[in-house]
Amino acid sequence: MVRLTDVARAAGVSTSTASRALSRPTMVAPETRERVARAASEMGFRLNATARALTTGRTGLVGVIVPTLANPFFPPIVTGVQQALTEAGGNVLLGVSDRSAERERELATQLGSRVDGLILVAPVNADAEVRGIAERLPVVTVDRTVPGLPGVVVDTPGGVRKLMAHLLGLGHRRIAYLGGPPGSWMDRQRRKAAREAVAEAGGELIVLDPAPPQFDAGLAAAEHLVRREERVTAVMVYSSYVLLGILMGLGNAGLRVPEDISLAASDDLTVIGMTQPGSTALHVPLDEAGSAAFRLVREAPPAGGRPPRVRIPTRLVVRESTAAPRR
Amino acid sequence: MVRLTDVARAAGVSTSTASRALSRPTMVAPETRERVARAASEMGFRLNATARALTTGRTGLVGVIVPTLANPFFPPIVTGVQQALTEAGGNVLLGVSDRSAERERELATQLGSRVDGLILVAPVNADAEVRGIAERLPVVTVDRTVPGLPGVVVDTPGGVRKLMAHLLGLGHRRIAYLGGPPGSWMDRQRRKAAREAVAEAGGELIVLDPAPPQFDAGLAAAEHLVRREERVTAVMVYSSYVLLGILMGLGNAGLRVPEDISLAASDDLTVIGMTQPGSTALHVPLDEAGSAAFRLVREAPPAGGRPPRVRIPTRLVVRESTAAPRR
DNA sequence: ATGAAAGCGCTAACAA
DNA sequence: TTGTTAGCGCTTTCAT
Repeated sequence: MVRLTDVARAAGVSTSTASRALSRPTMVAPETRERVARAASEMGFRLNATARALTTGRTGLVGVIVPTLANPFFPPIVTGVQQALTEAGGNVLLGVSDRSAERERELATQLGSRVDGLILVAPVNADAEVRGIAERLPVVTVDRTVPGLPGVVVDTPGGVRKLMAHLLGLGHRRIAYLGGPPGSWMDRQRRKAAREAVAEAGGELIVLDPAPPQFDAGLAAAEHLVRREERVTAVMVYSSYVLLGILMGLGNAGLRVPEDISLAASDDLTVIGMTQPGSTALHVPLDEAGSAAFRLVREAPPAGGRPPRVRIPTRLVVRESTAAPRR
Repeated sequence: MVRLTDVARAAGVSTSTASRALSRPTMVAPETRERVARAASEMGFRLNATARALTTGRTGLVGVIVPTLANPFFPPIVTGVQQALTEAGGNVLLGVSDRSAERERELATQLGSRVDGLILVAPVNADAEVRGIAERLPVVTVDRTVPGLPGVVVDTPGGVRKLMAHLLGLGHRRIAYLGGPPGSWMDRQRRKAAREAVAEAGGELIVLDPAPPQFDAGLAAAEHLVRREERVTAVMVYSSYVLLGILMGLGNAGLRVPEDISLAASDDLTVIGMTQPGSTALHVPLDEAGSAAFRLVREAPPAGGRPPRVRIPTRLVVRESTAAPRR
């Protein structure tokens, strides 16, 4: 292995000069800098990141702990962090907790000593534990807020409002809402938003039983919709997986979208833009959530005051699955 | 920050004894070990991974470079590496190359000095460049082989053969094959496997134009299938996205699966198991590919001989979308 | 079984 | 602008 010392000797300068030439070029005479650079490249030298980290106290790494990578919600967040981090020359140290609180804590302590900050995505630990982690190093949460800590959340309730406004604007008054995941806090937020929006416009929101975010739940929901006495003219679904199932289920039952019924989803995580007809949905910029989180960890730790919070807005993308109701 | 020295002092031993007590417990008297452990936990001490890495020369990190996380093929591989690594107490340092050869090289050198080994997933650089990277540290490729380097590949051609055998066994003789991605090496391998399998059984393989791995390509393919003069009785599709599109397209056209036509896919990356009917497909154990890759990087660098290669078999999962043809 | 001492490769005062 | 000198926090001979 080629060390900085070797390069320095080859260039006929001291180690510190070589160090400066490589890490703080402006502090060194152009001619010297050039000589060091040449020696370094000739010898195939690379600064040892570990040694650097030890002296500077900064590793250039950010830890990202996610519950899983199997849910398409999470990879884009990681990608977002990585993108923002790349511009700063850093890298992502990844942890997958598998939704285990213990594993999450383990990962946090393991990664803790090798990163400059930690991004906890949808952490499963209790507030107190998460705050405990944050005592050792800068921590930012994503898709969840923890009192006292900086956080990034995606504004899906706001998105639901936009979606409802769109449907109401088209003339729909009887709108079904298929929420989920069953029992989740987010589900309640979204349902509340939907109910308010529809009530304000004098419409009626039919709240269906919440469903798991799966294709077959959509198939079942479609059957239910078809069988209902009082037809709704539009359906809003919280998951694009479920929407896909509904789309197929309605097709099997001979109902046409959007002629017979309008359909919209509150995320675009699946192939939803390419369905036939293309599905109206909220675009959820998860990569932005990731890069926002990075910016927050990088910032100086909040000096006791209110921790910064970032709310990522969603964007309504209208496609062919929504239209005015038939009269 | 609490250092090992602080713990040692609190426990009334030397730094080296404290170090041993924590890292090589058997080298220390049980009573001493206990005292150090107690002091450490009382003071909330954690060994500093960076300092450790500097002295031992091993970081406990493995770099994983993927083209993207947006394609569902890649996250499971990362998860597989992480799982295997977890048992060894290590972590994953992630890089996303965005399919840029230059970025991939940058990442490789950046990560190179902070990891014990590098796993390159579907690298885009030329063989020579990849080998160059491997001169500095252990490198394993996944989903591609590079002469001279250890590698892990998924045996999809073998899977295609299994799938074809299944269809032929059901009695199908006119089978359509919808391949892709257009022009890819893998596509040729799979097509070859399909053709051979069908030919051996005296059947006829109708090769459709290769399609991109997208939902709407499936819709288009469904239309084409419906319009064909000579109906095929079964279709094999290389991508589960495309299969989803076909399923919906056939449904729209009033064709029933599997009564009118059997359908099978050569991967199970999407919600394919939950469709209605459930779709016969190959299970592709990408997490196993990831953990196999980890085992290969961890092994001693191959001493000049043939580099180890691991071929991950796929598994045929028969569901309701395939049945005997109507006669 | 324990301690003293010498680094790992680099950066950062402090001088010159 | 450059060099000298201490470390960063830990592990590891080498003694004892």
